[in-house]
Amino acid sequence: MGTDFRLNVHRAPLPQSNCRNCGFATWSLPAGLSLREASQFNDRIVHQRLVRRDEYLHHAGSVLALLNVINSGCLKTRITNDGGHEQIMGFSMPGELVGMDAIGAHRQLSDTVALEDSHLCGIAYHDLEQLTRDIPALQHHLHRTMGAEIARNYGVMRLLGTMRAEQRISLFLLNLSKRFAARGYSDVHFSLPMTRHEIGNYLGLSLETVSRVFSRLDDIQLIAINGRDIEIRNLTQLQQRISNAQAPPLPYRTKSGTGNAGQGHARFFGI
Amino acid sequence: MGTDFRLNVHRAPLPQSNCRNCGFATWSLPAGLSLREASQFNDRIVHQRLVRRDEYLHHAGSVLALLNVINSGCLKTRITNDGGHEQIMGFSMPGELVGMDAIGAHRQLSDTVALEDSHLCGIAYHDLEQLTRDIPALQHHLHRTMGAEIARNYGVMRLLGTMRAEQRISLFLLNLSKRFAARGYSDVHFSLPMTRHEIGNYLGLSLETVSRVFSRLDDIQLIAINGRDIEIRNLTQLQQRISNAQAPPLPYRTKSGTGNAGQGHARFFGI
DNA sequence: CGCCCGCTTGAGCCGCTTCAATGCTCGTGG
DNA sequence: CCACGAGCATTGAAGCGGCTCAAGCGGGCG
Repeated sequence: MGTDFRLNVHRAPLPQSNCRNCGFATWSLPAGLSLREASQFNDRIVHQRLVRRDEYLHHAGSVLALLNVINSGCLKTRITNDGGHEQIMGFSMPGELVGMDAIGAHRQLSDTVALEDSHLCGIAYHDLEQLTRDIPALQHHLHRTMGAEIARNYGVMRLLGTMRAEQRISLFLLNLSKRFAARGYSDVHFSLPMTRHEIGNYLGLSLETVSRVFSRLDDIQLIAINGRDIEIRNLTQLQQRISNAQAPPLPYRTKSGTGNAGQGHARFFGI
Repeated sequence: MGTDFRLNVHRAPLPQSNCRNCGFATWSLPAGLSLREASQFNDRIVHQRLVRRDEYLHHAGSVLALLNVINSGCLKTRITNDGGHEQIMGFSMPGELVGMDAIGAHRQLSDTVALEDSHLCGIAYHDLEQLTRDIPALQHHLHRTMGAEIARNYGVMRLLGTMRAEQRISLFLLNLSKRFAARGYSDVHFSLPMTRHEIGNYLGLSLETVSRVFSRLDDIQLIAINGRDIEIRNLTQLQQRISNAQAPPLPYRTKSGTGNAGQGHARFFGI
């Protein structure tokens, strides 16, 4: 129970550098760099920084210095407005690039905070820009990464703009599932690195709604949840629920149960 | 209506350069290119394509060929999910780059449709990538532009995640105001290029809510609106309303008016 | 002219938030 | 060792903000 991201041991100790499991190795893998290029790239990387739980990787407003990649751990990216109201823009996992929101104005737009002790590697943005000029494959990959971030944003915007609470949460869970799977972990059984409050904030919902939807999804056997520990018991049905905009929303458990979820075979079994 | 893919006639034999008001000139201005670089860049630009109202610049799923810049007109970028439900991701105005969402996967994520007859110039993404290697200032500027898009996305996510209807619409109007001003038009008097339905879709609201909020903002003299024609009568107060999360929502006009907007000096003058 | 589309406005409803109470777990210190 | 408090999670009850459904209006265009 609790957070138990472990050090990433699923990646082979590539002879990439002195830094074992350097997240940049993962990140740059799809770029297909030559050995020479990889070493050139590697020379500029600042290896291993530890950011402890609740500590900041950087604050909103700070000047863009390094782009970071996560080696292990998990971070959240968050914006706080004048009124002190927060909005979490995303959660980052190992192998993902952090800090791209600063590229536009050369200042961080957002606070980035570790959800658990996290190791990162960094590269000076200036260096990276220079490298990309010498290494077309790297340039292309950086563009792809930034493009992918834009694509991710579009997904969140669609989620926030059109989806009901249940769909948002189902989509969120499936997204986590995929990302865990991509890192060699189980796609159906994992531990949530963030609180209900953080999930709700990210999804534009109150923490109570998150909790309630989890409970309902548990009731209808799509998931089994216990605190942070979650098991997805029916991936495909969970997926189906996302596009089902017309599907009646989950019946919240009330004194007098008011019918089932309308999915036919997905109904209450308990009281 | 219906699909109206047209032949790609944008490589029309228009005079390849000396395109008056080429949007790329505007776009690349901040890059500070030398004359030589500017001409090098200009050589690759495909000048002048016309996209008529309701026609597509490109469809979701199509392969990334050109990045476009708007010379004149206005476009919307939109995603349609499996269920046929749409979400507008943004509106684009002259001088803005269109199509960056395709850079991640080399396919357009979104449909891009003209709100009015629009002229565009394009550059093959491949060419642009190549150019940026030779022209550091251009590379830097492309990165900035993509970073700015990410920043814009964050703004929309915050809007959709945390703001009330009135705040969303106020922010939307102020955003339009700034963009018109930046193009030499009045920042307080302009014509909305899109329908209520499109505004609502973009902001995660129903068209009725958009219409109602417009009416209420009109009632309290912050704006004067008549169809698409809008005048902002108090920019600063409109701005203040955005951060005021606690401000009671607009009192919808009902048979028995139920008090004022709580802003103190922003109250009804009518019945 | 008549139709369709965009816009406004009303009325009622519902999904989610808010407020509130309770339980659980874990870390800290007596 | 256990008492205690803080933070997280669950659940209930009530209210409300925005959606849906519905009707009517005006203007542009075939």
